[in-house]
Amino acid sequence: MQLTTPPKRPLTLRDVSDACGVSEMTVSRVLRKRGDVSDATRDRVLAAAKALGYVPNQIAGSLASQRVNLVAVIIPSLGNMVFPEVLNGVNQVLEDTPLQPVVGVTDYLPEKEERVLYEMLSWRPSGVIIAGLEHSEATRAMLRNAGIPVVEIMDTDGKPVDAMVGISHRRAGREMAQAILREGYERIGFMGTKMPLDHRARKRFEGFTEGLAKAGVEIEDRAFYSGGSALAKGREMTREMLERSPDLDFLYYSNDMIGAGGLLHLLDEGIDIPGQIGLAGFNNVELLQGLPRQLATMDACRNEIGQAAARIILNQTIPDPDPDVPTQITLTPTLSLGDTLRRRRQG
Amino acid sequence: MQLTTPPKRPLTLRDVSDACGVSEMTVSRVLRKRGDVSDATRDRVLAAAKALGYVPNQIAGSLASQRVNLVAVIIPSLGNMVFPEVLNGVNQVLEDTPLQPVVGVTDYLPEKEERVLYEMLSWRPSGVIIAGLEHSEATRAMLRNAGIPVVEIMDTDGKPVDAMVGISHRRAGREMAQAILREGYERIGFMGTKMPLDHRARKRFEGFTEGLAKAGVEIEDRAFYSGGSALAKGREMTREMLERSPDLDFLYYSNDMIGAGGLLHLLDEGIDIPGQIGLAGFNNVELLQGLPRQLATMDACRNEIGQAAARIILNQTIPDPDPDVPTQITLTPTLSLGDTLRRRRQG
DNA sequence: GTGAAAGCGCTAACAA
DNA sequence: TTGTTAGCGCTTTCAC
Repeated sequence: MQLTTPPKRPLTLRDVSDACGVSEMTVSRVLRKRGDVSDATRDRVLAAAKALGYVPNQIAGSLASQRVNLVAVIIPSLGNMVFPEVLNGVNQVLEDTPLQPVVGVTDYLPEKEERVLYEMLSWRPSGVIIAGLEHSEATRAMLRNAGIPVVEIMDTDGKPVDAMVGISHRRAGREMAQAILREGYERIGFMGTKMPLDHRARKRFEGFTEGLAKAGVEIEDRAFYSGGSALAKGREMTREMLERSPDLDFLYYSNDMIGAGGLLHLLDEGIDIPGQIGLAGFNNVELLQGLPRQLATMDACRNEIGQAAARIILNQTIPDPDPDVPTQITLTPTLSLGDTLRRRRQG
Repeated sequence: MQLTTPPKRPLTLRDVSDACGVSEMTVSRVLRKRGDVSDATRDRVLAAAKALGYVPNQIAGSLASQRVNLVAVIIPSLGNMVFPEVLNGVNQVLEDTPLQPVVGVTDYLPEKEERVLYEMLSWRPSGVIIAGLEHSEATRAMLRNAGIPVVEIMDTDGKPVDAMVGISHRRAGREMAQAILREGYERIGFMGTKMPLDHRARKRFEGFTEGLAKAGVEIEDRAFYSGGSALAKGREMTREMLERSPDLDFLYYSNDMIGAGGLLHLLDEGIDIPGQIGLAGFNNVELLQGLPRQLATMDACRNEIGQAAARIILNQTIPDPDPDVPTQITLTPTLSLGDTLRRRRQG
């Protein structure tokens, strides 16, 4: 039931004040649950605000209080599965706090990252969570000068502007290499995204080749793609690679989706997995549970990263920050062997 | 190279004004590219702003100008694939405009929708794009009284508060029913999410049963799930359903992911698709291209919906809106038969 | 427990 | 082309 006709001009504190005969100041106090207000006045104010359908103006509030309860979260993409999970972690922690995440997407483009950060900073957020350690000089300067907590996430192979939460992708690649060699595979192919700008994928690849090199092994074939359905690409690239290099006994994919494509192709061909060819991906995407075989993979601690980052920001916005909350966190990804990296030893 | 030490207090227009000896007003004009400013002054201002690393304060700007270039986009989930694609559509259209989308997530909970909308409205955005036509009375009241353009998206089976862009899910369900019957299938099972709150899935289901009913056909078995990996759930539910009802000759899934799970299960069992059993899903998710068979499905025009919604908002924020931009748009989803709904006629 | 005054950093409107 | 003045709607601070 409408008590009044819909207002053309947004309502102000003043309107509520008029409606209930209480000063603006007191109305403000009631609405923010601050300071002491008698129950009677509080009830009158609340009733009036509700009846009018008053929605406070945060713009004015933030300007006056010099506080903005927004946390800028800047990520490369929403299509990647990885990032929505990070956001969930952030949300879980900020859920019952005054802080609110605001998401910006960069499409893996440094210039866009710069623009997005600039726009978000112009709202004077209480903190920034940003993916990756690699940024343009301008971006880094903005982060340094913002005067607010900054958490760089996902990756810990590098030097952060301020705080940092993630995993070492280099090490993840290296450990995967070791796991593969341990099982006796030695003719190894790699498939991944074209990654001039996906630094995490690049570091994994570098760690991987490094890990192989230590055992005197080199990648025998490699292929990169961009765009298109990852599953379809995985199929296609795998077919092509095996035509080119039929002797490969292991395929390492830079993510689970193309890995799954490869898996489906090999199953179609009736190839023995993991006997004849072993497979591994990266990310441990839940989405893929239910495939005919469980792909070997490594999880990237996505949710945990989001949570930890949010906690760091949160800690810095409260009256006296707990000095025990660490600001440089390296998480350890777990390797799942699944059904594609457990070779029955040959001999 | 830093020209100054990092400021502890954020810089103001005043600082730039002082630094270049030009009035605040003129600095403001330069930074907003408004009004006539001589090239000489502009260059001086720009140089000073850049050297200082000045980032304008939108909070103050918006309060003064009574304009906020934000568009609230309220969706149920980011994990659903569907919504990131809608967001992409929105982004594409707003990319080169002053408007900026801000995303809020409701987790399919009406109370959370209410909270999220309230918080977003408190930033006085220029428009709202919100998923669905079903909202709490309070939510609807806020939308009505906000005094800004509101576009309800995804669904057109109902009455919008203001503008609306989507498809008719009821009709989509009905058309799928017809397509299935046309191929001669008649013993039909349904699997979907528990959908007390997913109104689109519910409407599809209703349209579907309605479409069957017209031909005197009834669903023979049904099952609902919630949570977990959709692919795995699809496998499991399909197995269970076929144990229970071995005579089914068609399975309709409320989304492609569980449909894909079902598909994989049937292939494992060596069941002839689409001869013995036909399959269909919904959404036409690109992700799944590359499966052994292409699942019959219907696309939900996700990107287009985002684009159209953004255009409606955009049109209302410009000086004189084009009256020819329609505000109630019903898109037509296309049916893809794929490889799982093309039965060789039996007889 | 309540109210009055001042001002947050910017821009609209007007004056020069 | 440039500058001045007066707020935007709220909160801070201080007085009562």
